[in-house]
Amino acid sequence: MRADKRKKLERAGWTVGDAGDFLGLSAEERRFVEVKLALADGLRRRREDLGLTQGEVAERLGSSQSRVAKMEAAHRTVTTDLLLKSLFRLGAGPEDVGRLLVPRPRRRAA
Amino acid sequence: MRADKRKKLERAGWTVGDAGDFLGLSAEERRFVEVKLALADGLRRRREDLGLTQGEVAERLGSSQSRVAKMEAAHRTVTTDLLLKSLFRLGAGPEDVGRLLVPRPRRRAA
DNA sequence: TTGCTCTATGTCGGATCTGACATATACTGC
DNA sequence: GCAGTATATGTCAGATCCGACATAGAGCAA
Repeated sequence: MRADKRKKLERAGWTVGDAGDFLGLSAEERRFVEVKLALADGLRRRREDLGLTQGEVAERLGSSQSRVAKMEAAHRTVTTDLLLKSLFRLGAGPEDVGRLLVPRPRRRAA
Repeated sequence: MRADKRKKLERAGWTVGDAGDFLGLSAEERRFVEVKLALADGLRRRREDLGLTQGEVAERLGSSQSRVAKMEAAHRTVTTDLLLKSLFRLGAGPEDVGRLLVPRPRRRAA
């Protein structure tokens, strides 16, 4: 697995010693984790595009800055339910979420 | 809203008196509920395509028949986390989930 | 350095979810 | 009618999550 992705997993609170340990996750667990990471990234990008701080987003969501930080980090105490609700509350639509899960095929990669 | 959809919501444990009450749900809550319904439908279709009973699926998921019934009904005690994990464990991929959320545009609707 | 802003991490009470079980309902074929 | 099978509903103890708060760290300007 790529190093940046493993780093993200570790930051998310997953215990991932090295690439080998990552194989301890079953295929479906990996897929699920990737979905969470994708939603978390989407949330962060959306916040940044809106030019908001985590605190401001927390206010909009009726939550706290610390929770928003954990959402963006795809921390293990954060569910996809929370990520989806948050994305929607920040104005995302189902298509946006779909794009996060299934990145559009590149139009002739460089 | 369509009657069959409202019926689904009621079966899912949501208190929905009539179409007017449904408007009590905010736009983002509606979007979230629709995501859940879509995932639940996807799970049921996948099970049926596999020719399995709820009990058999429960065994594969390490759960119980009653929980699977609630998953397929998008009951309020069922999270998208559970639905996603279940879909993945039944062999779905991210693209399958994406399709559930964002139905491909019809190729010339009849 | 100090001060300020933003983000990250740890913890906790109360709320919610999960699997399990019992039970109910629905639909067969007898 | 009665079995047998499949699905639905209600409840519960234990597990997990959520928002909140405190606090730590990173980055920047003066």
